[in-house]
Amino acid sequence: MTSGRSSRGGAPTTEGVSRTASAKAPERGIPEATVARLPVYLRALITLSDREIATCSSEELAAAAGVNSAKLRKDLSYLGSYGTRGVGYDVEYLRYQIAREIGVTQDWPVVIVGIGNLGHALANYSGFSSRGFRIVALLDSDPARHGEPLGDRFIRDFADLETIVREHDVAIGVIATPAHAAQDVCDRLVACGVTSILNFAPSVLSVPEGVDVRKVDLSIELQILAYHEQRKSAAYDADALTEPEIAAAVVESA
Amino acid sequence: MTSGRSSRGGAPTTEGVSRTASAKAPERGIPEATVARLPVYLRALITLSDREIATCSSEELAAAAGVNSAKLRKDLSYLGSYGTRGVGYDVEYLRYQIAREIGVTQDWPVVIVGIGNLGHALANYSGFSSRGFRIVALLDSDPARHGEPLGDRFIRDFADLETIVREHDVAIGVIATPAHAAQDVCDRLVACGVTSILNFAPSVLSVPEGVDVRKVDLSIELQILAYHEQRKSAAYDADALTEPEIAAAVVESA
DNA sequence: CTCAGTTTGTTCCCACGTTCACAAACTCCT
DNA sequence: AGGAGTTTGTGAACGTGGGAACAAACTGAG
Repeated sequence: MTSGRSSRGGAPTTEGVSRTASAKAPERGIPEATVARLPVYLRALITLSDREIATCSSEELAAAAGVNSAKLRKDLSYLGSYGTRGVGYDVEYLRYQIAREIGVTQDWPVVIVGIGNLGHALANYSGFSSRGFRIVALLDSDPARHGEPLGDRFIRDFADLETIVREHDVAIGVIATPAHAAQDVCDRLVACGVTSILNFAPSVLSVPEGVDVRKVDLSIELQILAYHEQRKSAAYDADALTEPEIAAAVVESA
Repeated sequence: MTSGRSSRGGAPTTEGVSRTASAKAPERGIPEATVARLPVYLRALITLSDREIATCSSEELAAAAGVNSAKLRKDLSYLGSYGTRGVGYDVEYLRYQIAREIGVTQDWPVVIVGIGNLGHALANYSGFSSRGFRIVALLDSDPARHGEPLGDRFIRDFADLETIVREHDVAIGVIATPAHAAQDVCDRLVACGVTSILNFAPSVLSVPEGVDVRKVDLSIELQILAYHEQRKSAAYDADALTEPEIAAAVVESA
C-alpha cells in the first residue's frame, strides 16, 4: 500500500484546520484533469474488449485514447496499481476498475429539461443509456409538446419535476432550454434536490455550494476554433511582411 | 496615443533570445485558458450592451461571466489596455476588441457532416449564425436524406464535400456522424483543406500537424458528473462509518 | 492644485498539470 | 538459476494557471 505519500501538495498553507468537521480527512483526491480523462480510457478499453484483446500496454492504451503514455500511467496510478510490470494491463480488470471509480457500474437516473431540437437529439442519444445513465423523464413547459412520444418515453410537464425527482431519486439534470429559461430551471432542479447539472444553454448558471455544474457550449467551441484559425492565416500574412512593415502595422492598430 | 511605454510582457524570464529568426518573434501568445474564456466575456458584454449599459467595472463583468475579477483583468490585459483606471471598461469598445481578437468580426463558412438527430439540432442552432458562423452545407452519406430541407438549406451528398469546401473556402468542419465514420470523415475534411474540426462523435481523431480538433462528448460530461456525484454519496457513507470500519472497507476493496 | 476615492494592470507566489527519466518488478529464454 | 528485455509506477523538473495584493492612473470635490 505504499503508505509513503508525502511529496503531494507539500505546503499545507491554507489548510491547517481540516480535521475540524467529520470526514474529508483522507480525501483520496484524484486530480480533476485525470477525472476528465478516465471516461476516455474507459471507452478505449471497451473498444479493445470488443476486439477480444485481453492485455494491453500503457503505450497501446495511450495511443487508443489519444494521450501520452506517461500521462496515462500517472492517471491510472491515482486509482491504484492495476498493472503488471513487464506485462501491461488486463483489459477487463482495468475496465471494471475505472468504471467503478467513475461510478458507471451503478444506475444514474437523469431528467432532461427543454425538449427542443437539442433535447430531441439528447433523448435519442444512445451514449447515455449504454453507460448507466437512464433517462427517467423528458420535461418541457410548452403544453403543445406534452404527451409527444420520444425514444421510449413521453414528453411531460415541467411542473411534474418535483414528483419525478423524488420518485426516482434523481441526482443529475440536463438543461437544454433557451438561455433565458436556464437559470429558472436550474433553481427548480436544485430546489428538488438535484446536485449535478449538465447545462447546454448558453448562459452562466449560479448554484449553491455542493451543486456541480458542467456546461457544454457549441458556440464557444466554434469561437475557440475561429481564434486559432485566424492566427493560422495571420501567420501567413506576417510571413509576407518584412519586420519594419510589421512594426508599422502594430503602431497603426494602436 | 501613449507611443512608447509598452510595459507589456514585463518579465522576459525564459525569453532572452527571442529576437533570433524572422517571424515568430513576437508570438503574442494568449494563454489557452484565456482564449477559452474570451467567448464568455463576449457574451456577457453583448448582454450588457443589449441592456444599453455603456460602462462596466471588472467586478461587474466578472460577475456576469461567472469568474473572479482578478482573472478577468489578467485575461483582458493579454489583449491590451482597453480599460480606464478609476472608471472601468467601455462596453461597446471592449466588445469589439474581443470580437476582433477571437475573429468573429469576420465570416466563417462551416460545413456540418452527419445529419442525424444531433446534426438537425446543430443546423437549427441559432448560436452559430449569430456569431459569424455561416453554415454553407449539410452533408450526409445516406442517399435517403439527400434533398431534405433543413433550416435554410438542403441536405446534400457527402461526395460533394470537396467542391463545396473549395467553392466557399471552408476552414471549419463539424462532425456529427456515428463514431465508426468519424475518422474517415475527418480524413476527407483534412484532405480538402479544412484545418479546424469540431467533433461530436465519441471517438479519438488523429490529424496531421496544423489541424485543430476540439471534441464535445456528451457521455463524458455525464460521467464526470457521475464521478463527483458518487463521491458526494460516499462522503455520507463515510460519515456513517467509524475509522476502523473505513480501513477495513479499504482493505477489502483492494 | 491637492487629496480622497475608485478601478485597472501587473507582480508575486502557490497549486496544479505535464513530461522526462529511471528504479522496481515482471517475463522469457538459455 | 540468472541475465536480458520489457513495462509499470513514481520522483523530480518544468510550465501553465489562479488569486491576492498593490502601484499606477484616473475622476471628482473642495
